[in-house]
Amino acid sequence: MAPVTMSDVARVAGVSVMTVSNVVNGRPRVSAETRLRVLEVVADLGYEVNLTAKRLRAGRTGTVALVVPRFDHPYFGELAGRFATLLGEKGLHLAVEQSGASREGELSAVSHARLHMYDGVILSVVGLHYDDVDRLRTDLPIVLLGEQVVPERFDHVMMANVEGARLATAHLLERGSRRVAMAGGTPSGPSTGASELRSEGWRAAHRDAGLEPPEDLLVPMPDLEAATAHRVVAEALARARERGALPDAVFAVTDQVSLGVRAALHDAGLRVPQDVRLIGFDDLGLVQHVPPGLSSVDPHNGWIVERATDLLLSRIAGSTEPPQHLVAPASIAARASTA
Amino acid sequence: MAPVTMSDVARVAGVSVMTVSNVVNGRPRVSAETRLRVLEVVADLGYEVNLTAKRLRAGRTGTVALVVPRFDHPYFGELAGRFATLLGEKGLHLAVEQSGASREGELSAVSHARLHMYDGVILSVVGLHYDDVDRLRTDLPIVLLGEQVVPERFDHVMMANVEGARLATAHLLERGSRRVAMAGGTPSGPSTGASELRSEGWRAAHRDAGLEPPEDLLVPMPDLEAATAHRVVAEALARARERGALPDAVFAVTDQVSLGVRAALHDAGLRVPQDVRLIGFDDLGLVQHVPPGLSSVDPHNGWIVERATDLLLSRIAGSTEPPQHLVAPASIAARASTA
DNA sequence: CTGAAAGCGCTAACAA
DNA sequence: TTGTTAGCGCTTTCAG
Repeated sequence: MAPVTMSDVARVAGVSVMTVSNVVNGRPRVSAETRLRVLEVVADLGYEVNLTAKRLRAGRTGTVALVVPRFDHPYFGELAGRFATLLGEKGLHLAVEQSGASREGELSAVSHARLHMYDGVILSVVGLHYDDVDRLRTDLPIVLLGEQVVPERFDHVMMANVEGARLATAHLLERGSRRVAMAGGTPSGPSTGASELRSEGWRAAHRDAGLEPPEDLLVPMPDLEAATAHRVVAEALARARERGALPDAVFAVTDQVSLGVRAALHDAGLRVPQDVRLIGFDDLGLVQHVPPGLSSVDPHNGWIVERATDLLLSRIAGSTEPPQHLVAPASIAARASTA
Repeated sequence: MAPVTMSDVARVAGVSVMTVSNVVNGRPRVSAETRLRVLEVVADLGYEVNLTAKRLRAGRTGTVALVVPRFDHPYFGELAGRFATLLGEKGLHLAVEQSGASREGELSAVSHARLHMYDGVILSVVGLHYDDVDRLRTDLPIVLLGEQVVPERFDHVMMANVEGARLATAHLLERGSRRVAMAGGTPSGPSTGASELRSEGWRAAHRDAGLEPPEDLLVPMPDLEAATAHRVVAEALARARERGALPDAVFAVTDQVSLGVRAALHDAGLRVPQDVRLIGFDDLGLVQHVPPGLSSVDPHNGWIVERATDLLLSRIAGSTEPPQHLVAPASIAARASTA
């Protein structure tokens, strides 16, 4: 039951460990017959390399981590899938880590010791404070993903939050909507997160159209879960209806929220798009299958993943270019919900 | 930029590496002043343990892997989130690995070398062949998740596939549906996967009700993606409509499929539940927000995760109990789609 | 083509 | 209380 090591193989095959190493790693200078004999013993004994030892020796782990706030959000699932595929093609291995909703979990996930296990880290900074990020070791290649304002010294790939939100809102206004609510929107303030930035885009689109942003149509939320959106929007609709001031369109800050909004509209007997148009943000694969087909802002995740991977790999390879701060393009995926 | 090691700290602090190790790991027998001096140097130099070395030495990694077929399926995201939380409470770290859709990817994910990095593995066997599983090393604690028939020697936690499907179908029949289609169902055959087992449950419910299972209402699918279900069911509905033989209910083999079915029904102008009742399987968090609220079989993921974690931890702790084969309870989460 | 020596960074065991 | 020795399993380097 004790693991079989190289020296076990070496002993049985009557060669040195080094020769076993050479055979196992397919290095050239080994005679065909020695190679054959070693491989036979390897198969016999069921030898397998000890990656930990290999890593200690190599000083590299061959693994990259993606740290996301939560495993159970489809957005991060899609992102992780893309990273895994791309990194796999480059011969690297992806481990996904959850930083958790709690601040504690986030700090532990980005703790130096844990990051030390990896050759590089792609870190989604949602929910991290500037100082937490600033405290990260700089001798480890790190690429930041997300919307926070982050220290200059890091490579950073972000979504076109303002522009995407502006496009979505303009899309609604162009189609004749005049009371465009924003689910998950926030009152004007310091632009720290996605909600704030996207709210800015919502305002910009109104101004572009010569309209005053209707701040009373911002519907803030404690979090961006579908269930929360469902509940909060249901309440907001009830109040609006009492006042006879229903919106004729909703821009949801994320597709998760859009889902909740869709449910609340359904419960309220409002048809999409006839009574209320609806558009979300993220273009999750599933929203096209939610009746009647939900429009969304496509944040070009493919682009984001490719750029982040390129940046990380070039850092791992030792690049000392000045840090890059990239913004992905955004476009509208128009579906029946905004027809 | 070269990483700071214990001996760096030791040299600067004027003590031995062992003392540094003792301080860093909070071991008792160190004088207060030595401890203080060492900690100061640690902070100064920005020393951090090298987990790889620690692991090589310890022979354990403190990390458990969850291997799932895909990152981008909400079901696995939910599962991973639960495991991460539970294992975190027990002081273990979870790394999630994607085995990929391809057989190649699956084999590489369960390759011995890769599993070697972990103290234990929770492996979702969807898509793996019996032989692949049988080839897994036995000197590593492994808990299998999923529906396959697997070698006896492994601990195995599975869903109540047959029973859950039977409950779902009975739920529809009880409400008066008489033409209950099964989206993603498969003709009778060897019960190897979830589709087959759930189709058996669908048959059992019919027989229990004294009905002949209407095999012509099985709608097979090449995969269980929402998009595939959307397309395949749309075609099936068109054909059924021509024949004047529409179903009055659909049991979808998974919630992903249920989503696609919902979309196809919508496109076909069929109302849920008035024209067609609909129920899925998995009880993903999001289905309650898909109009009109989709019923589903709750597979009790919490139970599954707890049992799997318990089994794994006791194996890691050295338990030599005979392997367990557990089946989770199942129940119906009834919502408006089957009202 | 093959092997011996050294050491990656850490800690258990023993010595002082 | 602190230090020394040895070695986890592997690979780089250099010698044969």
